Amino acid sequence: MTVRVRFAPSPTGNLHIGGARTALYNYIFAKSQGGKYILRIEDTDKERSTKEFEASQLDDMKWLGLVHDEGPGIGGEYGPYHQIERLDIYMKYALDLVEQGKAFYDFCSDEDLEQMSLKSKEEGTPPYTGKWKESSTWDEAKARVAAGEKAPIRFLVSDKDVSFKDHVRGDVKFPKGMVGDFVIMRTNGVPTYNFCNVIDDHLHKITHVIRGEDHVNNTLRQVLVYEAIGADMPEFAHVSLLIGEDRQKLSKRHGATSVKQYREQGYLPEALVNYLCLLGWSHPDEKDIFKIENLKDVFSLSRFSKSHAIYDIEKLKWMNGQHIKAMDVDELLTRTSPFMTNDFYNQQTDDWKKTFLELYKEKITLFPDFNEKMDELLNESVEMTEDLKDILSWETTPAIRDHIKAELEKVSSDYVDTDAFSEWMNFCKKELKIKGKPLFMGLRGVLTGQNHGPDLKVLIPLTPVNILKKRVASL
RNA sequence: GCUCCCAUCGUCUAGCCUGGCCUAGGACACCGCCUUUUCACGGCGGCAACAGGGGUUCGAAUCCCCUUGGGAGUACCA
Repeated sequence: MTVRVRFAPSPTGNLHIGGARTALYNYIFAKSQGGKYILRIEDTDKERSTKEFEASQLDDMKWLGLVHDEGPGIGGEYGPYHQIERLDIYMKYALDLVEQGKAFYDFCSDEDLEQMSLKSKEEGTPPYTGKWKESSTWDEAKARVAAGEKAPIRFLVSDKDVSFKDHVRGDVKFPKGMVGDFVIMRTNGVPTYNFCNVIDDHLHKITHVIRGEDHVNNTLRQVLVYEAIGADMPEFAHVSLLIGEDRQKLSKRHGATSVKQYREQGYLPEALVNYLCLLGWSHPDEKDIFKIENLKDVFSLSRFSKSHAIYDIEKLKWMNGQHIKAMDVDELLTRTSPFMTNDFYNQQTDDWKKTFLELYKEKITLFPDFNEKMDELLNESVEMTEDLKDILSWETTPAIRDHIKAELEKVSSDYVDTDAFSEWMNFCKKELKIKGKPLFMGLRGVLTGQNHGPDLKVLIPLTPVNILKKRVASL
């Protein structure tokens, strides 16, 4: 049997990193099993769902490289893949359950329901105790519906223990009587999550349901629905949740929680996905930097962690840096271009850009950091720091400065070429008899006003001569 | 409240199922040293954990129970 998994987001917001992680696990599992990864849009919450959010989530998933095999924009033999377009299917199943006496119309008022839930909490009575669950009322109920009255359909929960197997948690058991007769079809004819989710997973021939631990309790209800419609159950894997540093559910106050924010900040999708993957799952060889496409042969549902993971972006930043360092220049050139805001940079030749990117890629963690490095490179004025004063006070420095100043005046092109700069250094060594730290630090201080930075032999030929002149002049 | 789930360094985790190889391994962060003109990278080293208490056993991070702590659910949201 072919493995078929799905990610089923609600388009009620931007793609959350928690959702992205769930999508990722489904995606990798499908790939590792030679199966299919299906995307289904659960848009039954008409008030909160929007096409904009849907498009945004789709776009973010594409950015992450989590492209589905079936679903919106692609199609497939089990469509449609929007729940809002499948309403008649759910209604048919619901009506069927009503006919079989496994579900019933409920005419209780809101006040009745409120009292029931109050009583349930205080006295431990079942959550739903309305009379409409009694089969003796069903003829009347059906007659009222036939006469045009509207009513939600509730699932008649059987009074028995329920259990299911979970790849992460083992056997999960629920004692009987814990769940009330829940609504499966709202008054407006739209199904609720626990119902349509099951119908779709069944119809979409989903073999493995990988989702967040927050759905464990829902699975109880869903198991009942599977049984009622006579469907085979998929295998489950409820993955632990992501929480914030304060051990609370991840929310806005924990900083960036949507994929879009990371994308805008310049994080690499492969780094984000690498990090997210390792939050609750471990590589059998304890590898920490990898591309998810290389996980096909090693991914397994048995390596999920049962406990919650605290989301901490320090390691993500490190990973992002690692992925940048591993990138070759040509890729670096094309992929950084959307982030480079510096006009000067954008006017340079590709060779110049490549040299610049190579020079600084070891030092940054995020692409936009290159812009700050550009600012440093183009900084005309010299800030008189204590360190710089120190360098300038060395007895060797004035000679270096005078020589550099004179040489700079002779340069007619926009840049000093590498050979020329080497000659300057050689002159300082041979004629001025300066070498080692006084030479390099002296040069750096005079030419950049800094006491540290990247390799001078690359940096100086990259810096416009007029800027070098201004710096030297301001000393 | 009730139900379900979880518990190894500050953080992500390996080990747990199939007790001894664990004086508990790796990674991030932090500290030190080496390399380097400097910074970064890299290399080497250090700091740092089996929540607590009972069992079972010759032996427990690993199995069982309790306590404590944390999370999730408890909607005509998903």
